[in-house]
Amino acid sequence: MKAPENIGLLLSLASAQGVAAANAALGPVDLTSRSYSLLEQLAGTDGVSQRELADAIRLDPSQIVALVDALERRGLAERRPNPADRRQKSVVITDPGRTVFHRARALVESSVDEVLADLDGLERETLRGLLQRVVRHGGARLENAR
Amino acid sequence: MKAPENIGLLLSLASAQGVAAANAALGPVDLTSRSYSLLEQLAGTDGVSQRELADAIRLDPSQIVALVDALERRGLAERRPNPADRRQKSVVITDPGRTVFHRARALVESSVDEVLADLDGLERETLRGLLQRVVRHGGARLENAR
DNA sequence: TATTGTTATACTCTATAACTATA
DNA sequence: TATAGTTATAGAGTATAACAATA
Repeated sequence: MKAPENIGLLLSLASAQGVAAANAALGPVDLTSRSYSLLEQLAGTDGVSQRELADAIRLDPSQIVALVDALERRGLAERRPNPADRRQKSVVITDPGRTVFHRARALVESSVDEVLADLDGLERETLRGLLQRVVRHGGARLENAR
Repeated sequence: MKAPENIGLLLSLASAQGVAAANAALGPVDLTSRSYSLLEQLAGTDGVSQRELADAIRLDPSQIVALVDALERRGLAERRPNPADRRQKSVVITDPGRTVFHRARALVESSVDEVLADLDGLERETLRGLLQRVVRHGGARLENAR
């Protein structure tokens, strides 16, 4: 099987492989690559607004609602009122949420290992760095467009 | 805007940016990143079965049907009987198809330029090479699973 | 007036199964 | 029995618009 030259196609194929592998790996903890990314964001802060979550994983705020709903229903996260700005809700990860996150992170890491099996550590860092620059550039363009 | 560390998320964000930019750029020729990839495959051969097209752009054969239908309706490609194996249809690009493809390719290339604006030529080649290895690995895994 | 979270809706993608005609 | 193309359908993901509460 010959890989395409078309870099746009390559990006979407690699992405699809990553998502599929992550979703398969996350089965045991009942998460998806989406809800995992959200939980990861929550694990890195204590209390974020849904708007900030939407910016962080580049999703429309309306799509965050259902994701937070699902985590909250399972007791993995909570919505708390934000006294400083009563329009906002501060989303926080719970202790059970943290436990699930640590297990999930191990699962995701081994799925990434699988997808990037042909790349060594240095190459993975190179890939990450290049992708970060692409994403940063795209994110900046979006901000300017507002 | 801070870019994530999570390499799976980075891949899907970069991919989404690429697809969105390509779709926007391809508006004038009424193609999508999908139908463009298909047309590109057709431009590179003279006569391919739909199964081969499905393998090339990693899509289910059932999804190829609608894409080829659309190209055929516009006179950009044709389905021809394959005398050697009458189950197969040989899909060929037409002359008008080739004209549209050349115009589309220029549009896609400038959209890629936009998305990868922060990477120089060498870095783009590095990115392409790394992604090809990821995709090749994933494709090989799928083949072994058959 | 603008922003946060929410609901609703329509549209595209994706995955799957089943059918036909050929091999 | 297996493969190529096709049809149908259900589910996931995406995009958009509108609304209430609050700033």
